[in-house]
Amino acid sequence: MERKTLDQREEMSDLERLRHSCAHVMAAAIAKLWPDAQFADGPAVDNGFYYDVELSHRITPEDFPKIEAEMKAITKANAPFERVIVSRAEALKLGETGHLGALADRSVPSKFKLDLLKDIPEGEDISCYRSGDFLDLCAGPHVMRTGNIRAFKLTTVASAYYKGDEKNPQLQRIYGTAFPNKTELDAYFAMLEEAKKRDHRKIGAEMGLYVMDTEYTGPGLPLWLPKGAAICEQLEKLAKETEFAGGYVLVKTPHVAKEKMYKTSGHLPYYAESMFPPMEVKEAGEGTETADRYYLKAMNCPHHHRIFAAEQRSYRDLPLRLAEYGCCYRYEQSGELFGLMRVRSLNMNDSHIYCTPEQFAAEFNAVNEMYLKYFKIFGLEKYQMRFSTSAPEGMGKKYVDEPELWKQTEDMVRHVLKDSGINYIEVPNEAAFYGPKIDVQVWSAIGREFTIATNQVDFAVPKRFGLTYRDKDNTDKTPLCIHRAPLGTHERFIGFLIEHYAGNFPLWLAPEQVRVLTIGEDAAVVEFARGILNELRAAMVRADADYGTDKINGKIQRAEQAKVHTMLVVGPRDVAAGAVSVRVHGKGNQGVKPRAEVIANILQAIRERCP
RNA sequence: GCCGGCGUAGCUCAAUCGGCAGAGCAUCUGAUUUGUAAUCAGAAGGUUGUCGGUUCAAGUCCGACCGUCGGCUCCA
Repeated sequence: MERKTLDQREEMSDLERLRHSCAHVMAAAIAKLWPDAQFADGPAVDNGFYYDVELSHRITPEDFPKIEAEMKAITKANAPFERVIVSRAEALKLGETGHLGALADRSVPSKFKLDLLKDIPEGEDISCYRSGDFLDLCAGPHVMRTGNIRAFKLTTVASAYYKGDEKNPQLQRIYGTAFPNKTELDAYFAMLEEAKKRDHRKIGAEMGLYVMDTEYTGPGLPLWLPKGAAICEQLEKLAKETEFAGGYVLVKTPHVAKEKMYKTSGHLPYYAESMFPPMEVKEAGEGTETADRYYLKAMNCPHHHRIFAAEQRSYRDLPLRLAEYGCCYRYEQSGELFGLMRVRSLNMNDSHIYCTPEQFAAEFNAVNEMYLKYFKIFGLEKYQMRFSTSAPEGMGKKYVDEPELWKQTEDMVRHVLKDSGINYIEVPNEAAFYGPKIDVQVWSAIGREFTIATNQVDFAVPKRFGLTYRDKDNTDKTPLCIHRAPLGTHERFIGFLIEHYAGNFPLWLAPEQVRVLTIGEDAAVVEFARGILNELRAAMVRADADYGTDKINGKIQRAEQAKVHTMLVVGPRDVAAGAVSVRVHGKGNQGVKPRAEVIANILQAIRERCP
């Protein structure tokens, strides 16, 4: 974990202060129940706090009431949080006697606290906080007294590696949350319950959008059902229209490639563990036998690079924008799979733009504008643009060893961002190995953060593939490449949209756009309904009809539950009038209108992609 | 991949201390001619995730595996 600077600590909000203080109270309660507890870090986080602890006893949610009761007693005692500045020698002694993160001296040292002590730079104050008998190494700040903590609750227990490193021991991480008062605490849990109802895994199953056939297809390999596939199709159509207008050209590439492809790109061996294992293919020949390894493609870029290389390129051909809805396969670790958000087969809204340095700013900016255009269509407002740059310590290891090029391209991107007035944060040491990137971060219903779109600069891989264009001065030059996926992947983007809309898709995206519901079984009514259905389908509207013998209430109930966007109710009265009664999902009865007008309105709303 | 929780009909969930595996919805069959959120009746549906163990007896206890959920690590 990054050490917070003094300034950042000063900025800690009242709520963070409260939560971090509550973490101390929880630690004190655990120390009382299990004196051998060894505490590591216990910060405030987005929705509460946690404390990492090593403990022989395996804490389960059944222990929570017991811990919470101890916490209650501590807050009731209302002891002050006292800040104690100690010398390094004193701190070491407290650690050696096991008194850091503990109620008293112990026979074993506070090993994690001693380790954390090493991270405090010489010359910086070493502060401890005492609340009642509990003493902890801590930078603070805290609330005044334990009694200031009035509303708290433990939520889950999980495991976490010490300092987030796989090689370190796993600790028990106990999560809790705290709020200024009980009303806000209750409201938070009510909100969580609501969020769970938006979970794309739940809605995806209810609406019949996709299934994970883990037994036959495999984990992380979704089967898109007709209704989910319909959404994929609409996204793809949107992307193709937008890209066509933006001067992109479509290409198509196979799902497998020889080992040489990924050796050249640099993905092998570094990316190998994220790829499906290779297939050995033997070709028997006349007295010879050749063997090749083929890999399922984990990304489209190498294929596109080879398309660039397939023809002679002049500066007059640039920028060249190759686009493809390419299906890639990544062998994500089993514990990382998460519904549609993290899968092993992914359809990327991919493109690679090859350009000269002079063209770069305009191209990069056009990509950003494309993002914003999409976000407007989807009414996406809560996102964070994240500009990831390199760091000197990673040069030649995590990043290709071209410090000058890094600086140049990072400056180029920074300028584009500043000039376009886009709001963003800059994060050092998070770039791709081939260049800086901009990711768009969003949050799932249950609060998990995801990259939904990405825009990356690549000044390294085209060189590895020997890509060149003939410039004005009659010399061969290597193009810059922009990798971009504004709609990310179908899987993640649709997972996100399900939660964003809570399954209530706008008309243009709704899996079932229209359902015609008949009243009675009168032949004239059914014929009238069928006429409307046929007209809608001829116009590519995803429409269906319910001619069954149920009462209209039953038909409406089922259509509403299926989240059908528009219901057209027709009965004998409507046949006579040449009209239909319109009902919109979640909005109720919209009244009777002439048939032609209703159909025209539907087609217009779809064409304009009304929100 | 690691730590922990969970796995009963298509779905949501019952089944007391280890003692005959059940309900609602959905499905199927029949009846019902219906105007804005559920018409009635009947039928069918299971090697309790898989494999092994303990026991007179296992959905229930133990172990391994598979899957999934919450995190960690990682990432579009």
